[in-house]
Amino acid sequence: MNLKELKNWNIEAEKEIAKKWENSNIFNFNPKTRKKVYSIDTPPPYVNAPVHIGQAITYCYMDFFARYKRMRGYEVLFPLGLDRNGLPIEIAAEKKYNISAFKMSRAEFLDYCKKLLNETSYETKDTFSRLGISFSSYKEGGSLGSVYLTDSEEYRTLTQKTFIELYKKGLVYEDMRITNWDPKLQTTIADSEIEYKNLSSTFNYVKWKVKETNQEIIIATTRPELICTCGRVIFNPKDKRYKSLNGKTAISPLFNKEVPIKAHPLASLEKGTGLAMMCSMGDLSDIQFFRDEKIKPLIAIDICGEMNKNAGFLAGLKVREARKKIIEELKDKGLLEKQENITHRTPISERSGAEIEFIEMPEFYLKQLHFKDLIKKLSKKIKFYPQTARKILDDWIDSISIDWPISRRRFYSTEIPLWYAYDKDKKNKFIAVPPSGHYYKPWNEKVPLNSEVFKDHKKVGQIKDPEFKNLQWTGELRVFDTWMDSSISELFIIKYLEKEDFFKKSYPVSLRPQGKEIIRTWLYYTLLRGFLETGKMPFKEVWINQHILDGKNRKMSKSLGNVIDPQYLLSNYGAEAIRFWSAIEGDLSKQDLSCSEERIKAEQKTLNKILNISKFVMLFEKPKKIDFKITPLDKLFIDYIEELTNFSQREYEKYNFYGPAIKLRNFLWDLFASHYIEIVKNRAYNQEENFSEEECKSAKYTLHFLLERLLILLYPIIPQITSFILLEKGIKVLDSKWPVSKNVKSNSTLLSEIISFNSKIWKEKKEKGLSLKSQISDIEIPKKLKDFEKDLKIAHSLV
RNA sequence: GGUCCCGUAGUCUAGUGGUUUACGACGUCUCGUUUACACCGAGAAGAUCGCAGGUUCGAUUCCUGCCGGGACCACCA
Repeated sequence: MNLKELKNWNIEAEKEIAKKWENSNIFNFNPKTRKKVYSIDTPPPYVNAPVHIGQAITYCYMDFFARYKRMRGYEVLFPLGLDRNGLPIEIAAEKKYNISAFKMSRAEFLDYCKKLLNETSYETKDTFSRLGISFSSYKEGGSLGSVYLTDSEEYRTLTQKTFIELYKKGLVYEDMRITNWDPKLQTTIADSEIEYKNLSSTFNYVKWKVKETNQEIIIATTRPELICTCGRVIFNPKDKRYKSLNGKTAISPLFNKEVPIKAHPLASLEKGTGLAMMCSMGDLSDIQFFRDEKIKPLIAIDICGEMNKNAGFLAGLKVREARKKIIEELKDKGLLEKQENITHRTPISERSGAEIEFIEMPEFYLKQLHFKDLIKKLSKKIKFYPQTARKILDDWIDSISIDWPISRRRFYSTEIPLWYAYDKDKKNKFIAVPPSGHYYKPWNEKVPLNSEVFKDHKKVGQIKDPEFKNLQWTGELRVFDTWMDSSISELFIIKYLEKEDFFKKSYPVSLRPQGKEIIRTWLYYTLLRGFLETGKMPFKEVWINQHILDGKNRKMSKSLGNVIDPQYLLSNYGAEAIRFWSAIEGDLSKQDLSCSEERIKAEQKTLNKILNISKFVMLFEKPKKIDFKITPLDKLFIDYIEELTNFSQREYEKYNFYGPAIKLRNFLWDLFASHYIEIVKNRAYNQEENFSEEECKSAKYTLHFLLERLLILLYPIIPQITSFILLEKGIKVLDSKWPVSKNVKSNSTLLSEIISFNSKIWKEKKEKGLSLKSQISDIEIPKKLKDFEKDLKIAHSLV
């Protein structure tokens, strides 16, 4: 393939280049480098679904950054991670093989998950390769910059390693607490995994009694089945109606339990009757209330979502059935005054869609409350692009009110590496903590003999000690929240605890690029974990991207059927069109991008324009030496692109590729092609020898100079076409440095003067029905343009 | 409910720390082969710059309110 034969920039040409890059090692990371390291902690996409157009575009942006930084002289660490952990895989396996994790052995279920993962195609990698993403490598392996899998032994070992150390430092503890329980997946989930939906429900006005006065009070509730767990009846301190009730005792209907009545600002004057029953598991605010008021919660729902013995006559029923039953019962006994239909914001598990229940379970917690102020303070050192994204993080940190529950009762995730045993009379519980450095599966492995034994967070000996050796050790069954793995991605890619020298040199990582919707999870948790490991913040800069929307500005979703497949765009319009479009359409860190096929298609034209200009310029030989004077016209355009170089550099440094892309595009179409080339054509050909040899050389030199510079400035955005053309010109842009530009200011008045002069002539010729070549008389060249008189006269055949 | 962002031609966007014809792209229409390019060139139509009010000599730009869209957070017993 060469430039002359290429009529249009096309997909076949791209494929050839992309394939070459994928299989080469030109972007490999050199650990022995003397250059400064620039590292990108990329967000690993899930492998069980094809790459979404949003991911595809954000990776294009990361590639802009990586290629630019290479030109700026950095050794760039730009690894591809593939996420294979956690619930999405389990859910996909259950669906695909029509199985349930709870109806087979654990080993069997994990085999199904692995089977699914093995069958997962490598479409992900292929999409990235076709887009021309310059990952350090496309091969899996252990070296710096290789493709990594989040379920690999190495990765899981690091997760366990960090956990073991945190455990020994006393930063992890197990506690019996009310947690967010997903009854469908049968696991605890974190606050950040809850979403809210407005569901319709019924507000039931229930009759209670006051013990002291025997008067009747009405309390409205959406969860009558929880009356048995009510720990407090509250009313607003400003509510005059109930002032007399303060300190008295309410008697619950059907259960006849005594519940204190107190004023509390959480109660609203307008809602229901103004009296509220606080139950130990109604919703998150109830949990908060019980924590704050130090009331011992009473649990009435078990882990399967069934009522337990605390619920008296409701025991054994599912929550919904219990609700129905108690309403009937209340009606029968005349204890239900009325019912109202309302919509209720209901907490839903993000993963399964099940309604969250609040259940007391023993779970592991990682301490975070102690550190949140410090993390907030330290995070000020991180530069945010855009700056406004920092607020999302700050708001989230402010709202954290409990430690991070890190254990999950699921399967395809990193195992919690602990074993337990009791002494003979079952009085003492011992915990075995293995030495860090291996990947442990406690559910399937015997306790390692070199483990340390802890009791109440204190080390009491070793497994080999005679008192512990013969105890019955059982392995932990729970796994980690997958954010425990994800939150050390930056540590993993720079070989934390593995290549200490390199790690020290490379921490903090240069850039974390990610979506704004996972600021409170991935970003926050990474800051926490990085801080706990190193005492420092893990990133220098964070780049937050917005969303890719469909052409009608709607969020893409499967249910709307408006999802755009990057493979479809690739095979129809090609990578370079997509990349250029995504740069010129807007700044993804500042606004959502609306994905329009029409406009992507339109950028194919720009690519062809570049191709054709290059073909034209390369008709002329580039002067080897500058042994001629550059004409004023040529200087004018050279100054312009020098200024553009400065501008692009300044903006690229701020991760703004939009501003430069637009300006470079305009230069290409509206200055270079339409005006410079049109004027200078004659001088470059110089067939009639109207110009001196020196003037002709100046034109040829300038044509090449402008083209080369334009291509180099565009290279980070559209690397395939630019590197291809530059190579034909003998320039290896992949190894090239960013151009050092002269700090000049171009004369924009003069430039626009030229543009309007040209337009004037073209218009006049058209009006007179003349062809553009034909001569025209009585045109006066403006004084300002006197320097360019000869060029203009000959270009327009002025006589 | 709190905090914040946005509203410019059919579509997408720039912009103005105040005032002449409001930048550009896609699309539409007209005309045209011009020694790189018809995936081209020249040109045209298309916007009361969300609505209302205020400040001002003057507002798309500043202020207030409203309407519409979006994001995040909190909360609804």
